[in-house]
Amino acid sequence: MKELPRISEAELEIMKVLWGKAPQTANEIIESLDLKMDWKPKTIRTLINRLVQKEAVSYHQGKGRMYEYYPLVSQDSFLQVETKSLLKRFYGVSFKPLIVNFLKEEKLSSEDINELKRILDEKSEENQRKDSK
Amino acid sequence: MKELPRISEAELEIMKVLWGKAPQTANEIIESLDLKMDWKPKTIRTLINRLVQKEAVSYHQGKGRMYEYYPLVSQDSFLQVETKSLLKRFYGVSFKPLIVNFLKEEKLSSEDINELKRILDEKSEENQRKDSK
DNA sequence: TCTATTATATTACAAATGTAATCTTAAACT
DNA sequence: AGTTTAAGATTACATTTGTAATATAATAGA
Repeated sequence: MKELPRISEAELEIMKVLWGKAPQTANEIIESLDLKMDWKPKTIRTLINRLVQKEAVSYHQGKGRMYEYYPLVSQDSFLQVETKSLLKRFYGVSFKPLIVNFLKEEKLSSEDINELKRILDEKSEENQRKDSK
Repeated sequence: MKELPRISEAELEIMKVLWGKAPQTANEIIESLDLKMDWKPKTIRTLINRLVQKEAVSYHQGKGRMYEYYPLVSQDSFLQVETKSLLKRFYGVSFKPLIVNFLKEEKLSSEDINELKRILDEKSEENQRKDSK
């Protein structure tokens, strides 16, 4: 397994754009971020290049001179890495308040809530199985 | 409200020590981290000083020449800030997989699970109230 | 009192990050 | 064909972070 590259805050914005749709040219990425990020186009190109160097993103020549970029790191694996890294950072800090905070902040649909409860039930069962052994 | 200072990964280790017990002298902090962190004492002192500059930590003179350091930022407010910042980073990324990841990673006691379910129930009710309006 | 310790303060330096500008080169227009 | 445009490559520069070492000053010991 290859280590996932470390993706900085600013670089993450590029990744999110590419996770939403890929491949995209630099100009398309720039346009996507235009309203949101108040970055100069050159800045965005720098970030894209850094992601290429880090092998989080790659590209191929599209039609004409322009490159089309696509993500090499999936959103899913990134989420997993970040989750673990956050847990590691907070190791030794009680975990529950963290989750509680999350749940409080976030707007969740009824379906989401049900799924989360289902997961908790599974955890619950796991606990019991272990207790009774 | 004062903005909370940004606390780096390494600095966080110092904070965790001080959240566990305060005040502590630099030497006590160094000793606490001795096994855990493979850092030179000078490194730890640098980190402490940076936290003082950032006003995340302060100190007063203890008995003798040594300072006693204590946190100015509570673990609670830090957790809240980090939670929000993570959510902001992931804004636009679906939220549920994040929580699901957390729940899967973590070992939770039965009491924890019950509390989380209670919170979910509350959210559920909130949703209903809104729907019926 | 002079000297050795040692806490604290100051300085160091490379890598990562945020934020671009300039340079080069190839394509498009005249 | 010569010139303008504009991708992409290279370079820039300040700040933050990781990881200390050196300098200073005050205390403790001889």
